[in-house]
Amino acid sequence: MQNTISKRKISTEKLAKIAEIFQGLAYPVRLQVLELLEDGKDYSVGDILDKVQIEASLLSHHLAKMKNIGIIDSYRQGRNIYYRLAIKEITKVFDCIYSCELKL
Amino acid sequence: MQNTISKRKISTEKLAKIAEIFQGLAYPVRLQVLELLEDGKDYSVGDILDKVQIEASLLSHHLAKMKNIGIIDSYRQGRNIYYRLAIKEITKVFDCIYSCELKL
DNA sequence: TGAATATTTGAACAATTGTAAAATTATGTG
DNA sequence: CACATAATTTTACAATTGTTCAAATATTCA
Repeated sequence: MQNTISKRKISTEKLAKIAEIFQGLAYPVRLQVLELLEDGKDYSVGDILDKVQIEASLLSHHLAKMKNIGIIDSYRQGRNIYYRLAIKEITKVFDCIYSCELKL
Repeated sequence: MQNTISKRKISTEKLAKIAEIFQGLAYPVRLQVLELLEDGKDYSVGDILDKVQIEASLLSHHLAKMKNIGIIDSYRQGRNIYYRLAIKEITKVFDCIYSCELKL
């Protein structure tokens, strides 16, 4: 196991998928949503709106994008639609960013 | 130190900065460039071009964007311009993504 | 000086994202 | 059950960002 030079050679498809995930996370409001969802609970759009300062319509677009990418997931219950994390591992990325955030 | 509920409450500015970094990483070709640069060495645009399959001009735009964000850094030597990592910690994010990539 | 090499810049077109208003789905009430 | 209200999404257009291609800049070498 060599240390200094770690040529990973990630496949083209993986790189595309990873880039897509990053794209999916690349907005402050989406990070806020993930901060909320990472406790594993489900939150309605209204719940989320209480935490973030943006218009309902724009939030809906952001949620739809994250859902398409596969980061989150949703279901309807009554007149509410609930969202939850679809990729649990995503919080690891977040942990990582958080642990080195002071240097950013 | 509570475990199940980890409300980090990252500041708005940090969230913006993190989102910007993610945005800076959200392209397959940029990830390829980072894969190359993470050994800590400096690479000329020509060196990078040998590794990635895109047009010089487009690569230049991508490099400029990453440089503006502060992810990479450059200097000229003769007719070449060399790029290198500006945020060493960025490879941690990459490590993290890599370690959980199988599940993505 | 001028040809060749390395890289960036700028402008035009394409794609993506944001905004605001209208549409959809579900519930509750007289 | 028709209607008002609430929750969320959809649509259409404006604004921003990415891509391509041609031209420009900087450096070296003959």
